[in-house]
Amino acid sequence: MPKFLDSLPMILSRSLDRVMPSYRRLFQANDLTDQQWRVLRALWEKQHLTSAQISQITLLPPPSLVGILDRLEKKNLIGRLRSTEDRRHIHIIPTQEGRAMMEHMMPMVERIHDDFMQRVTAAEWDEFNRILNKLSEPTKKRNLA
Amino acid sequence: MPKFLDSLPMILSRSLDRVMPSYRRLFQANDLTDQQWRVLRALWEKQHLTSAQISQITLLPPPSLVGILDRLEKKNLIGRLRSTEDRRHIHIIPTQEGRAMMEHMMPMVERIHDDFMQRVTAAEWDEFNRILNKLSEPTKKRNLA
DNA sequence: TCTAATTAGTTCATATATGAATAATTCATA
DNA sequence: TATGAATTATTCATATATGAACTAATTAGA
Repeated sequence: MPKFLDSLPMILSRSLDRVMPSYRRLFQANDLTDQQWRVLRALWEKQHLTSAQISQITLLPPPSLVGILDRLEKKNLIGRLRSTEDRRHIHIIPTQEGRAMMEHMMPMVERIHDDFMQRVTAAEWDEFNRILNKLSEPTKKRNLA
Repeated sequence: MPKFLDSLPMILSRSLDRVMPSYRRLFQANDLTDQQWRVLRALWEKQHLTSAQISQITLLPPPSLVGILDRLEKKNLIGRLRSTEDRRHIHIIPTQEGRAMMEHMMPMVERIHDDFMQRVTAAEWDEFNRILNKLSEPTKKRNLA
């Protein structure tokens, strides 16, 4: 009989609850929410992404993303630009101010990440990822009747 | 340079996103949210708990819990009972209907859990928990100046 | 015994999650 | 080429998360 606290969702949730505060302190010091930072972080790698791409990368659901982008835009950290080729797409682009914030924060974010990584060996990290993937990888969609 | 997608928060979030739908289908079939089920599940082990205890067990923040308990009460699945010894405490107790729902759902919830467990060996599961704990266990609170 | 500190539950303001639905646009194809 | 299907971003209603503040009740200590 599997104990509630040892179920996969609870284990993952508890770990997230323990990991996030380290990051959140930094985000709050820069007046950002977790999700707002995720969007900026996604734009660090590629300078222009559509909302759908950001949603996929950040795991933020599209309806949430609308408001998150609204607030980032209001803070003048990103801009929306409707595509001319396909007018359904909207490109999200960091502003000067947005890029400056990213450059300011990235070293500290990486520092936090490194601190967590130092808790385990490289082999342990690989093994952890391998097992977690086995546990959670999506199955082939079954043909439901 | 750690890739955003391979950071600890994103890995855990992605796994949660992949695991939850299996459970959520069952919850929705019974007109429950994830969080509402968590509360009932906590009451499965102990028949009466205070709000604070439920918050600790379920990881649900107290302000959220207020509304969640309100809705469970409105559905007649739980009852609130103010303690007579310490009138600050409020005991949460499942109703007949609440217990019936728990008994109805528990086997299916355990079935879903078992299905996930079957994806890895017992040794892998132990190793996974060991490493995840190393990664996320709280540190002794440092004496900040 | 009286007051300051604690505690449990709650409220408040704001931000995000979830699922359904919608408007504008583009695509597929008969 | 007209028309239905698919796509993108969005809106809507409801539920939850987050941090600050607040109330009532209890406890600690001078």
